[in-house]
Amino acid sequence: MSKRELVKTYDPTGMEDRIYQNWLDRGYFHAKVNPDRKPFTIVMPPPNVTGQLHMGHALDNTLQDILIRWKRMQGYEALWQPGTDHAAIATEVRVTNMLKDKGIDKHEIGREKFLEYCWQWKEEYGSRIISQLKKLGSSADWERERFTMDEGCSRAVETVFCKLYEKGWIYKGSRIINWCPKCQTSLSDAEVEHEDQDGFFWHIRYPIVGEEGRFVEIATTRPETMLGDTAVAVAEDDERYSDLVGKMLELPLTGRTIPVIVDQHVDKEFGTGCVKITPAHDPNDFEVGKRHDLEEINILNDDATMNEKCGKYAGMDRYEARKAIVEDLKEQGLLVKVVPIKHAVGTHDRCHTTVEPMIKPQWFVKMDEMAKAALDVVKTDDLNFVPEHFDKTYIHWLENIKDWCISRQLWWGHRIPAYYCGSCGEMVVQGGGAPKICPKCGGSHFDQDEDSLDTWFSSALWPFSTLGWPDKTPELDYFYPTSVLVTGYDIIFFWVIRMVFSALEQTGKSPFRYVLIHGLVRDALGRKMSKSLGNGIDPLEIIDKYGADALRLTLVTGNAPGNDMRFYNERVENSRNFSNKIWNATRFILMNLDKSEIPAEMDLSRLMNVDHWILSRANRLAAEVTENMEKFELGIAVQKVYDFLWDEFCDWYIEMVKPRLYNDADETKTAALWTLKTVLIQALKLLHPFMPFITEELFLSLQDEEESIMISAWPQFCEEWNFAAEENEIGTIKDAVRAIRAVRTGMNVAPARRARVFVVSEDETVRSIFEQDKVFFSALASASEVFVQSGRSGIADDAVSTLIHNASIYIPMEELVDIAKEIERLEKERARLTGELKRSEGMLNNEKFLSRAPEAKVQEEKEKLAKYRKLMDQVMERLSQLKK
RNA sequence: GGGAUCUUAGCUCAGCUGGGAGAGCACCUGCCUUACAAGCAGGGGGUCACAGGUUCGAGCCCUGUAGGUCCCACCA
Repeated sequence: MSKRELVKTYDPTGMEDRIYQNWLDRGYFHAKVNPDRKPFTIVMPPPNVTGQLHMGHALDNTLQDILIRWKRMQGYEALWQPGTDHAAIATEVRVTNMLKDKGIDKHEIGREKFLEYCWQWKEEYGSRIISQLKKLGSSADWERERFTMDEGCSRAVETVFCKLYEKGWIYKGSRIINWCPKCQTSLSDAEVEHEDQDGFFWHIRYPIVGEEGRFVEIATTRPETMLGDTAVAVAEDDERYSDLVGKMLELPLTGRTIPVIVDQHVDKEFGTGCVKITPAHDPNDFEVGKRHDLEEINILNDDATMNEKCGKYAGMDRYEARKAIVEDLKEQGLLVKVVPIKHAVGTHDRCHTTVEPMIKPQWFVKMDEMAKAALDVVKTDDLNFVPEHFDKTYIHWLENIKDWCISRQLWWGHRIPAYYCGSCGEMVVQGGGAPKICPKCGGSHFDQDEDSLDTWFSSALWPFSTLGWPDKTPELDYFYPTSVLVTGYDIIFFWVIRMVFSALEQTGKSPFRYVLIHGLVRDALGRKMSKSLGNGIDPLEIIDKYGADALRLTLVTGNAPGNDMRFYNERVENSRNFSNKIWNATRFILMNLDKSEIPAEMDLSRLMNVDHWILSRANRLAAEVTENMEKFELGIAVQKVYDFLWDEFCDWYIEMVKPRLYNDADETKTAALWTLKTVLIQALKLLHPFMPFITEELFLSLQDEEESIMISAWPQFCEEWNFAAEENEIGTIKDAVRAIRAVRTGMNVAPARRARVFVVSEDETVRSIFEQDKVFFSALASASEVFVQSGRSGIADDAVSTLIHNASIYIPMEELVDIAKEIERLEKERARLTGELKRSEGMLNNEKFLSRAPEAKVQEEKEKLAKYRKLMDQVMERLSQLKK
């Protein structure tokens, strides 16, 4: 027997690391293919290698760890597959800046050297986020840690790329794409954010060729793009302009002429009804241009300065050029007016630079077929969002999806496996490196495509690439498809959707059955935590100060799936206080256990009614918590454990049982000790997924039979522990005690407001206790809930007696009773009971209710009705008594 | 423009098959009672945004209104 001594106040410092190391040493996190068990799998959303743990990670990983620990305790082979993401652009930007600080230019050192720096950076910082996740208590299988650019994942990427290419679902084409002039790369639609900005509508005249003094007026928010105009479009049925269609316009400042065309894109109600068409710099215009076979004139360099086609404006930044062009138009009298407007401007979600639509040769994934499959799967039971309504977001996005631009003009990432023959230019797409011989001309020199892949291309394969795909591994066979994906709603488009369609295409299965969506962690004022605002709260600081358990509890309590939450210290303090509470409860039990031996097995008939009560409560708690967990109601689940431990176990049971513990002669002492220990252990187990460290520490101090709580069995509801009658009995005694305490406080506080307690009891023993204290019995408003039905157990009576004694209730019978007041209250009670009776009778007379409600509910209602009737009788009796 | 979501105590939020309005913090009162003052006991405080509807019964379901938040969107 080596019961640990616990210090007086809970202090997580040092304890958590020690426990975590122990778990690691024992290999508890490692999951193996095990045909005797059912698998339960979660893939961790891979954090960026360069990342630092923030509250979003803390929440995301806490939720996953809760599910994993719970399922592991339930006997599943629970795999939490971890890893990191290379985060193409994020890392590339950081490494580039780091080099810049050293005075090194990325382009001067070249691709290979740059990548060396990237790998070095990855080696240096890649483990940081992992060790931070460990501080949180994450029980991921670190032996299986992966990286999106490791050998296996890279092979998966190449395989998928080639398969899709062969199917014709990946293609290279010159299309209009989003271009970030700062990062100098193309972007997918998902990476473009639309920000409302203040801007202007410039109304400009384009002279009609051959008709002196006649103009067409167009309006634009981006005047500089006029240099690339190749037409002006009007609506087909717009009579104002029907005579102009086919005529030529003089494009100011350029000396070019452009035609007036008709296109469906134009809304004649909007603006002037004339739209300048710039196929090379506007996605709509690009489409118009395709329909009318217009010339595409690119007027921009990659850094968004005007290019050589722009005459005097060449070399200017796009905004300088805008100013200059407006000035020149004004001088020429072609500027009609300038109207201020607010409009949505596309910006790069990373650097917030205004994105420029450009035509560039890029690689795309054809989306229509795969999107369709991904839509189908959510309509069946194969993919479920929690909360459910997020499937609408998912569906809406998929229904409007466009081809996915996957090429990036970056170096850090998976290079596109396309090779071009040095002699004839023939393109070969294949995995495993460059081809030896050109199939077309026999040439032997190949250059690989310079572009790399969107970082999400590799993360889209994460649920199966980490398990060994494209090989047929036992792990893949056993752990895939995964069980649950946990992620924030902000990442559904980027990641969830792409994982689903990739998995369906490559493996034929939905990558996970459930997607548990959580919200954002905001600051105390409800603002998004951000670097620029400086309002971020560092989870590691919270862990240092309050412990990882307190942080985890805070993140999961009082929050419904999918909802944002505010984070502030008072909430963490409360969590920490709860830790301290259970710490001390355990300490109390240990103090008492030290002095006596208790049997491992207990004959339940030797327990007192209070013991049965708390045992029964703990039993139902297990059932309820499990049910909530199964529905992913983690916040509700942990709230129930919290309430049980603090309120029922600590504030009631421990207090009720103290007289027995302090009396060595009491033969029921052992029963009390056994119950204390057993119930506490049960509650600790239910709490363990949420607060792994403290529960482990307390569990180990309470018993020597098991080596760790994290591999102990999850509690299940059992019939032997079910004591409904005792739950009822103690419940009513609690009510009685509470009422009596209220009287006491009422007397102390304001004697003038002296109250009385009326307890309805059919039981002589209980009645006598109350009567000794001159509390008399009747039915009355404030005490109508106090309905002591039984008091058969000696121990319950003892507890009541003790509590009442402590409550110091003295209400002398001689006290003059204010009959009038009492009658008034009785009348109120009668009214209330009348209402209750009506309600209850209404329900019981309702055929729908009788036929559809569960039997227990009906029974309960019948009991209620009987109770109300009885109370009503008593009220009426007392009333007539008083009125006499 | 389309869609989602929210409105419950002074504050932050739970309340998920319709039947008791709740928690934490804050506030008031009394307690350092030998597990815990990071605590104990008690208390005040809510027309569950508003208006209709369905129902024996609505915070919960339906319709509408108002206000907030978020997402999507090519209106030049």
